[in-house]
Amino acid sequence: MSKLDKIFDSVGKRSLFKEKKILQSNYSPEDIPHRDKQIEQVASVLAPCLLGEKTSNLFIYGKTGTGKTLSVQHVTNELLKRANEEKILRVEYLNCKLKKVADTEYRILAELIKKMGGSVPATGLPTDQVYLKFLEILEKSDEKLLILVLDEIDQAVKKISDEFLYNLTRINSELNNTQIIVVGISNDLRFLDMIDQRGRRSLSEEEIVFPPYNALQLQEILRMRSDGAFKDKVVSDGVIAKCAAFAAREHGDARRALDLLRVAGELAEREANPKIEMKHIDNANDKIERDKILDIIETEPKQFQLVLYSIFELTSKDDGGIYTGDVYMHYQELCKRVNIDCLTQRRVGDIIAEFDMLGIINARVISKGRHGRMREIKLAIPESIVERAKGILDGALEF
DNA sequence: CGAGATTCATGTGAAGTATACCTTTAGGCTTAA
DNA sequence: AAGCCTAAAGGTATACTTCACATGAATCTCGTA
Repeated sequence: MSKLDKIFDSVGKRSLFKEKKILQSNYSPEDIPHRDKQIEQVASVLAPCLLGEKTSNLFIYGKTGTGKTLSVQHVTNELLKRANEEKILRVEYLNCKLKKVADTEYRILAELIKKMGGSVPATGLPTDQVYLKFLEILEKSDEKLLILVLDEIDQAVKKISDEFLYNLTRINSELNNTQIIVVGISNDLRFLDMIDQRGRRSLSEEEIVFPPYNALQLQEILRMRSDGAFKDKVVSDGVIAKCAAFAAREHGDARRALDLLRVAGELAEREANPKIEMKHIDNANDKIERDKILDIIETEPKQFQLVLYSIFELTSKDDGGIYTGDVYMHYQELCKRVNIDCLTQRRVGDIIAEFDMLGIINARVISKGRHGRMREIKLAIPESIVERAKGILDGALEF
């Protein structure tokens, strides 16, 4: 038997998981604990769909990992089950945050059309043409109602404008056979302030707030899921408590807690440890954070990478705070070295703002009086990750 | 000494430009009756 | 004559640039105590 065979054979025996997918974030369990009230609310708002009536638009707030998406999916799935024979209902889910997929008005519509079975080119069409196409497809479809779930809608509105929401709700008046129900999901509780009166009136006819889970609730969730996901005696109570504590610190993010547990399991499995131990949780915490950031950095376009790289280098030199101007000068040198066209300072300023939004840096505008006004930039990621990130950028930029 | 004017370096908004891509249209070519 | 292909024309979204004005506290100015 070859070495590889041994490795392959041992995988099955050694595995700590029974059903790993239960811990994955897109898994939707039968029971959603501690969200009964919210689920009931969602359901009661959407229930008239079963009769083919257009219901109120729905607006859902809550921080990440508070079960918003899950609850909505749960309710819509049940609705679909009920409505199945009559084909009156259709549900489309779209995450507005996905870069390059759904972060502009045009792309959101294009993505919706694609999901409904049509196709639109990536560019070139006027936006109102795309609207028309969307209308057309809606009119052709058999279903009387379309429930449009727009996740992270605050991101979209921040980038586009609240016109978009208004347009969406206005579509209904131009439709004869079909009606749209918009379900907006927002992580930002201040989202309402951003949309104007007109959009507000038409969009948030109903609102539901999802509170964060507390540590006890998180524990219960983790316990339920881990029972199904892991084999017996892999996870101890202490481990679950620790996961919950970690996640509770992050404003009760259940998704985070589940990821933590899953990754910890993978780590333990990899070192052939039959139990998950405390250290695995710590390692998993690092790994998740690291992977998330590295993934962002890796997929960012070259110019963004260059800007980030110069921030890294300036930070490691550490001569007090670093400011937009410093970054831009350093960036220009880098451009020369790599032989890439330089962007203007205006644009680089915007790029820095985008990194701020992504949470990789903290940039706040300060005024140094006579010495002008600028952004003070600080890295928002731990030193260990910066080193890895620099490594990746070194490779990607081919110094 | 202190109120108000000045100043700096960039923030920020709006408008313009380049690029890549789309549809429409007209002309040229092929094909088949 | 009908059908098909191709290229040009006219149009758009997006990423970026250019232009112009806004900011806000350290610093300067100058009148006053």
